[in-house]
Amino acid sequence: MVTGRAASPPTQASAEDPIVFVIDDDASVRDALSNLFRSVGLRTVAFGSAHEFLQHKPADVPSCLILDIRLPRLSGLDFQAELTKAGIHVPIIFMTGHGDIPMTVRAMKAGAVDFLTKPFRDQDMLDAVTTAIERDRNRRDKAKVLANLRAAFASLTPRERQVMTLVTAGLMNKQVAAEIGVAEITVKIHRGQIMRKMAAKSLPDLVRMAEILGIGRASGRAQT
Amino acid sequence: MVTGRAASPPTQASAEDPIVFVIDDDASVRDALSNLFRSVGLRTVAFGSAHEFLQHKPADVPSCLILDIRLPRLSGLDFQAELTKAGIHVPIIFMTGHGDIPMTVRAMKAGAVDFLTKPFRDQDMLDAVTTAIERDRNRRDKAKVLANLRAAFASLTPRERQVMTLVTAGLMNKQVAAEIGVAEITVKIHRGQIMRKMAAKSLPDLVRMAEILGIGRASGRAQT
DNA sequence: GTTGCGACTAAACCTAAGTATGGTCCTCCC
DNA sequence: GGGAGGACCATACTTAGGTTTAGTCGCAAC
Repeated sequence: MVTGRAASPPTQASAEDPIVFVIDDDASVRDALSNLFRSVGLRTVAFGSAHEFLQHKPADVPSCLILDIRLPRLSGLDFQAELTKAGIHVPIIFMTGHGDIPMTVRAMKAGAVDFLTKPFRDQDMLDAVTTAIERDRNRRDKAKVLANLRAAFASLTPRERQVMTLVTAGLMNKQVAAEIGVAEITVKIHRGQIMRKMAAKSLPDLVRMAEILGIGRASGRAQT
Repeated sequence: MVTGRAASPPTQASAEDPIVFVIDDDASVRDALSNLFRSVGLRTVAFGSAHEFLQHKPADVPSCLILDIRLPRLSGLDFQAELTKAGIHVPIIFMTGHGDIPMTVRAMKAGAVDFLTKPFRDQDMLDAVTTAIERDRNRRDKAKVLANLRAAFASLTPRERQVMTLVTAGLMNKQVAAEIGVAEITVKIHRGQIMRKMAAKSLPDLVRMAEILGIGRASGRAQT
């Protein structure tokens, strides 16, 4: 396992610096890539197999994965599927010496960032990594927001969740009250509680949260 | 140019039936594909060149395009780029006899649905077409909604657009009034007008429209 | 030169939303 | 058996949202 970092300014590795993971059974490839990434100031961690990568604790920073299609035990494509199934959505850049088109299509369909044929130009790899990191940064930001919203939504009581659904669907308090069979004042109280628990500053704010949470489409009951 | 359709029930071509466009300079390929699609009840229109396709009036139904990478004058890849640049976003399925991986990657990155190597199995082509049509149906639905919203938004006066931005951002009438330097009653009047013109049934409704229109992010002024 | 429209405002009025305060009823848990 | 918490409701009150009517001002098109 090789770890590299830019030496130019003696900065210590920040928690927000992205990491590039490399998996290849050929040590010379690992070293070459590590050197390449180090030369542009990217933290790099290399592994000889998919198994080793999985042992490593998942990094909590934007990252991407450079993978050879032909891995020792598991094929790169299958590994990609495994990761997806396991809910690990790190962007993947494939390398291959003798890949074919169906492989490429499968990888790209499954969300790969790029598929480089060896030998490739350093710049192509760096471009792909830049894209991949940016994509991961985006994905992580969205996931963070979503997780926070889900936690807040989970802190609501069942009744509050129901009221939130109806209110964000555009119903007036009295309509919500009629719908669920309670007094209007009760809806108002629930509503105030919802705004506090969700930390919504305004109704539009709450509506946007509901949108992100996908409320009123698949869950609960559909309103007309 | 070959046009086919399922003969089983003597149904006439409905405006909502999807169309498969085929572009290939080899007549036998065109015929084979037309027969294949006709056998499953898909309307098909085939062309010998990209130029002929462009002469044809764009169909106003869900559709997709089957394209050979190696086209007479223009390469399939370049043609894909042309279409994208021209704002034509029909899903493309590529076929190739001797394609390579960089071509495949480029096509997939540019949004191609699939990239089939000849000879391919009929079922693979049909699956790709199904996916492509479904994707186009989705895209068209979204585009339609967006176009309607944009038209409604364009019917607003500049002031109304400004008020809509601030209101959907969560500001109260009095805050909007202070922000733009008018009386609160004026904001209320604008607001009522906005609801009518946008055909919004409720504030949450209007907020969702603003979200789709991307209001409050890139356009106008950013609120704090 | 007047007609139309966008922007603005006031007064009067009504409905909707939101916030206490205070209290009942029930259930689950220690 | 005594909390704790969820759901419910009433009264009273304040603020926010929204309409109608009626009118001023400026500008551009006919």
